[in-house]
Amino acid sequence: MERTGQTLLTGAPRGTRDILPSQSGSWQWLEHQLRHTCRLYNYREIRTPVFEHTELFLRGIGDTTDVVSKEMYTFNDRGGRSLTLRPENTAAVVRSVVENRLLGDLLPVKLYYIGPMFRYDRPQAGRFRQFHQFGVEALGVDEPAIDAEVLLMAASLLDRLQLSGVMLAINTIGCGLCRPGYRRSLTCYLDGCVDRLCGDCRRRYRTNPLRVLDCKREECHMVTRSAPAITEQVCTQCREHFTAVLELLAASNQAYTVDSRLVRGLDYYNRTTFEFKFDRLGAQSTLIGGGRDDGLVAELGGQPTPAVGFAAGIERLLLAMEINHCLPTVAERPEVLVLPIGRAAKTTALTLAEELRGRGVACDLVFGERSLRSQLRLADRLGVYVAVLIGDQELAAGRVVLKDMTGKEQITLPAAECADKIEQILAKRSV
RNA sequence: GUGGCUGUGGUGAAGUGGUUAACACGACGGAUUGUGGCUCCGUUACGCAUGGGUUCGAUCCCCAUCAGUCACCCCA
Repeated sequence: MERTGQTLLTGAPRGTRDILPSQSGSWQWLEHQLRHTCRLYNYREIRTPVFEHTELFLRGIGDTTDVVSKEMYTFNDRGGRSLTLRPENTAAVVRSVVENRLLGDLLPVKLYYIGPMFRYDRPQAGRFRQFHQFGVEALGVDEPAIDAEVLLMAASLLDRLQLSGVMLAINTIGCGLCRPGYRRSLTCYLDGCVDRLCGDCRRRYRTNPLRVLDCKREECHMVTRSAPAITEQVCTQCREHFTAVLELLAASNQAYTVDSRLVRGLDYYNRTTFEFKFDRLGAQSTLIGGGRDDGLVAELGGQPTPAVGFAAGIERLLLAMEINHCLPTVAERPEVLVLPIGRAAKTTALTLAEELRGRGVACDLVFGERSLRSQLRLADRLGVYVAVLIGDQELAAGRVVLKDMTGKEQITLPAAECADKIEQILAKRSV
């Protein structure tokens, strides 16, 4: 219970991490790729609050799901409202769509989001308490083509990130009309072999028998191997929808595996469900997960509206790219460093740096009393192209020294011409 | 919520129940006074996660806590 002050002050909360300067470049790069893909597919960004009324998640995600029943950060604010840090963003997006009447004539409404989510889980490889998701939601269209487009978008995203070795597993879990029937027949089947199931499954085959299908334990796998497959038992409409989606994927040369065991843990899913998996990630191998959630809009008080979407884990994408050695290292560095030699040069150095920045040159200057040698070492470490040396001699003569850090040459010129010359040098570099 | 493994300086990482806790990298400073990337030299641990306990004495033994890690579970 008691934690030392030191731990409290110097340790980030469990399951959270700082994104340090050495890593933020990768994050920005990835975010750029995500946004660009959204642009290509005509998805527009929506930003919703990081906390919502707890009720939203209870209704939207389902109060019996693990996410809601044991993983939420819920608290009361000073006004007595029960609020919850969002564990995912689909419910909030739909809430906003309904609240702001975004569903007009122009359908589908295609939205994307990116930001932090919160789940009180035990931290593990690829799993954090604060993590980040990128996701899309297309609302208002029922036809299989939009399922396929969403799938293809996810695939092209992975492709853009050069993530090879990702497998797409797809399934249909039926709709509100046919799933209950399947559920019954599955329960019925499982009734006959409860004693062969693992402890967890014995418990949940009553509450949510579908979950037994994706249990990892061998004994359960054996039992469900000959269980009725949902793909065989969904209603005609669902079956046709599913085969249409598969045909569209095939027509686009998108590889996939139908996995009739694939089940999603959030209540709002129906019909098409899918996962993009990367097996070298460890236990948390799902990079992207999604599917249809046709009932959600109505559940949250809107007109019945079909919807499809997916969510991707940013940390997992980054982790996978690292494992795959395809994560670009983007280190931003200044182009120019100004070196004041001695106190007297400080003013001139600062003024010059400002002038360069005003011209759009990324520029830094050295602070503190450092020897010329150490200042040059600094310039070298920073990887700047040009160092500007300003010492007493230069000051007296109204000149500065420009040193090309990529070679050995240096020139002395009037301070007034310095900025022009630097622009020339940099322009030559970028050609 | 359950289980396994781990916890030494900015990082990687040796080490022993008993005076000054290796080494490497990094960082900082210097190698004749104003010049980098190589080289050389020097400096760099409120003392070995925190709190208890065992002991004449613990960083090394025991317990608890916290944290990290992996797996279960769950999911992105």
